[in-house]
Amino acid sequence: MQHNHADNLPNSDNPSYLANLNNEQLEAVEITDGALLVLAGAGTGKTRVLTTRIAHIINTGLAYPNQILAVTFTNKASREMTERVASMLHHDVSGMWLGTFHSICAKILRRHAEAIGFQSNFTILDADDQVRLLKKIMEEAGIDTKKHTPKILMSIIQGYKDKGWNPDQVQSGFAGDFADGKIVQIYDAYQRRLRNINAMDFGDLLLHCLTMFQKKPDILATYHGFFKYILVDEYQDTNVAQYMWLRLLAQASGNICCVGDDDQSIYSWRGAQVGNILRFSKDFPNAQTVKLEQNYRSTHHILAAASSLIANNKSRIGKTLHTTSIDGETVRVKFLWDGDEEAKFVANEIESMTTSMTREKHSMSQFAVLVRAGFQTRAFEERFLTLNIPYKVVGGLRFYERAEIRDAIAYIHVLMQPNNDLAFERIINTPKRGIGKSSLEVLYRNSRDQSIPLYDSTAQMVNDGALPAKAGKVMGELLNQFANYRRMLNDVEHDKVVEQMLEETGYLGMWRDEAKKERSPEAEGRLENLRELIRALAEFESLGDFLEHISLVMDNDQNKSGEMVNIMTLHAAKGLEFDTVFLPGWEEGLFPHQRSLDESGSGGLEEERRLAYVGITRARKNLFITHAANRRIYNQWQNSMPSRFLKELPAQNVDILSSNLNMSQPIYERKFEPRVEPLNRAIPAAKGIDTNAFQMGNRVFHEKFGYGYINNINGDNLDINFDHTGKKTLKSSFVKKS
DNA sequence: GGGTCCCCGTTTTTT
DNA sequence: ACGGGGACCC
Repeated sequence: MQHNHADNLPNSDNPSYLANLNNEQLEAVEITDGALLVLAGAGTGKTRVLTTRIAHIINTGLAYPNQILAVTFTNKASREMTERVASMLHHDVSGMWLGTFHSICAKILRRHAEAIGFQSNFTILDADDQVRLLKKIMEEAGIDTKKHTPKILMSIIQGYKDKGWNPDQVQSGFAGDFADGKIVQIYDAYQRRLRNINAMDFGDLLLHCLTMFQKKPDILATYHGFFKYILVDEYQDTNVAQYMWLRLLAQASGNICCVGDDDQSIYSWRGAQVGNILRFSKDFPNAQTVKLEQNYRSTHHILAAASSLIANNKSRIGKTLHTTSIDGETVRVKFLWDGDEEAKFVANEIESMTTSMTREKHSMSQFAVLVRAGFQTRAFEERFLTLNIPYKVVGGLRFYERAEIRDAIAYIHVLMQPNNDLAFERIINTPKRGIGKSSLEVLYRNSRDQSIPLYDSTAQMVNDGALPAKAGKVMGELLNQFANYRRMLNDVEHDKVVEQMLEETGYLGMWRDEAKKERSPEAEGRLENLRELIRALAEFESLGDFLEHISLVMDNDQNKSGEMVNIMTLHAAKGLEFDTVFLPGWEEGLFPHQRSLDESGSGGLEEERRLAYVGITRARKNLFITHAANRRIYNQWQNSMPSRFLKELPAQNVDILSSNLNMSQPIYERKFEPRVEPLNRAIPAAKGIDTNAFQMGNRVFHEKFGYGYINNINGDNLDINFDHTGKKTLKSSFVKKS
C-alpha cells in the first residue's frame, strides 16, 4: 500500500526488512515482549508494521510460526497478511495461526466440540438461517412475529453474544421488555435448538470458544502453551467477547500487540467497543503505546481537512498525522441542486480528468465515489452508464448470499449432513415438488414429536406410507436419490456428484425453465453462478472442506477487475485508498445520518464523524466533497441543509467551487443557505400538502417521528399520535400518507 | 398448493 | 417506488 517503500524484501537472514521503517514503525516492530498498543493513523503503514513484526518474531527465533496467533476481522485482511508475511520470509509460515476471529474460533472449537456438547462437524449458520430458525422458535413460544420481528430479536441476541453473555448471563436491564419480556427465554430456546441440530451461528463461534476457555482451564492452558505471541489487527473493532477472548489467551505470555485506530472505529452498531482501545493500557499491565503518525498516503490539504474534522470528537485518544507531501490540490467542496446534478458533476470531473491531454494520466480504477447509504449509488450508476464510464459497485450481494448459491449449498448440506434440518427444509420443495404447507406441517410434527431430524422423520413416514400418495412417492424418490449420491461420493469426484445431483433433482432445470420465460433476465446469471460454484468445488479436497470454507470464507470477489470507477459505501471503503475520492451527500440527515443521531445521540454523531474521517483519508491526491439542496428519499423530495461536517473543514485547505457561500468569512461562520434558483425543474416536493388528502385515522409517516395515526385535523395542522414518539401537532406538509 | 393483494420498511455489514 | 413476506382466497 505504501509507495515510499520497496515492497519486496531480499532475504530472511538479513533483517533488511527493518531498513525501510521509520522510527515509530521500528519501535512497534521491535518491542516484541509485553503488551503493546500501536495507534496507527490512516495511511501510516499499519499492515506493514504487523507483517514485519511477525516476520521479525520468526526471524529472530523468538517463536516458530505455529506459536504465533494473528487475528483479523476480514478474510481479505488475513489473506493479505499471509501473503505479505510469506513474501518476507523464507520460512514456511503455513503453521501460523493467522485468520479471522471466527475462523480461528471455529478451528479451535472443532477440536474440542465434544467438550462443550457439540459434534466436531457442527454446521455454521448464515444470517438467513439464523433468522428463519429464530422465527420458528418465536412462533413456538407464541410470540407475535409481526409485532416483534425476528430480525430485531436476532440483533438483540447477537448483541448479547457480542458482549459474551450466554442466556443465563444476560444482565438485568439489558433484557428489558423485548418480546413481551421473553427475550432471554427466546435466546435460551434458540441456543438449545442450535445445540440440538449441532449448529452454531457466527456469534456462537466466539461465545462458545470464550465460554469454553472460561470453563475448561485445561483446554485454555493448551492454547497458552501454543501461543507465545498474539497480534490483533483493527483492534478498535473488537467487541467485548473478542476482547475477553484475547485477554484470556494473552494471560500466560503477556505478549499481545494490538494495532488499531480509535478514529476509524465505525462499527459500534455491530458490537465494536471503542472502549477496548481507549482503556488498553489499564487492562494490560505495563502496556506500552506507540503512535504511528507519519502518513504516507495523502497530501497535506487532505490530511489537514481530516485532522480538523476529527478534532471535533471528544472521545478519542488523539494523534496528529504528518506528511511530507506539501504540494497538491486543495479539498474541493461543491454545492449542487440535487442528487442527479451531483452525479453529473462527479461524472464530468472524472471525464475531464481522464481525457485531459495536458495533465497526468488518471486511471479509472483510481477514482472512488464513497457514499453514506446504498440508495445513493443509483444516481451515479445511471450517470456513468449514460456517459459510458466503466464502474463497479463494490460490496453488493455476496456470492454466497445469492438465493441460487444458498440453495445449492443446502443440497450439499443435505448430502453431507442429512440431519441438517434447515438445509433439508430449504430444498424439500425447491424446485416445486408438490410438497405444500400442509404436508410440511405433518412432516414437522412427526419430526418434533419423536425428536428426530426432519430427514429421518420424512424417511420414516415414506416407509410407513403415512404421507399422501403423491407426496410419499415424490419424497421417496428424492431420499433415494440422496442415498444414491452419498454412495457415489466413494468413487466419483465430488464436483461431478454435485452436478448430477443438481441436475437430476431438477434444480438446474428449474432455472433453465425460468430462463426461457421472458420476465426473468437474471435466471441466466443464476445458472452461470451455479456453474461457477461447481467449478469452485473441484478446487477442494472434499465437500466437507468446501462447506467449512463456504461458511466462513466465501468472498464476493468475482473481482470485476480492470479499469473501473469504484462506487461503494464509506464502510466498505475502510482500508482502501484512491488517488481521487468523491464524497457526495454531505447533508444533515444523510451524513450525519439522522438515524444515527436519533439512536445514539452524541456518540452516534461522533461515529458519523469518524466515518467522514475514514472517507477523507481514503484520498491520496484529490478530494471532492459535494452536497445537494434537494434529495429524493423514499420517493419524497426533501430539501436539505449542508452537513455540519462541512463547517468543520479548515478554510485554508478548502476551495468552495461555485456555490452561494460567502468566502470572506471563516468557514465555520459561513451560512449555508440553499437559496437556489429553481432552474427549469419543477419541485415535486409539493406532494402531500393537500390537506384534503388527510383524514382522521389516516396512517402517516414523518421523517423524524416515524409512523403514527391522525387524531385530529385543524386546517393545515394535524394532531398525530406517533407509534414511538408520542403526540405531536404538525403541518401537514411534513408528513406523508403511508 | 399456488396465485394475488396488502402491508411494511427502506444506514452502515463481517463472519 | 418498490420488493419481500404473509394473509387470504380459489
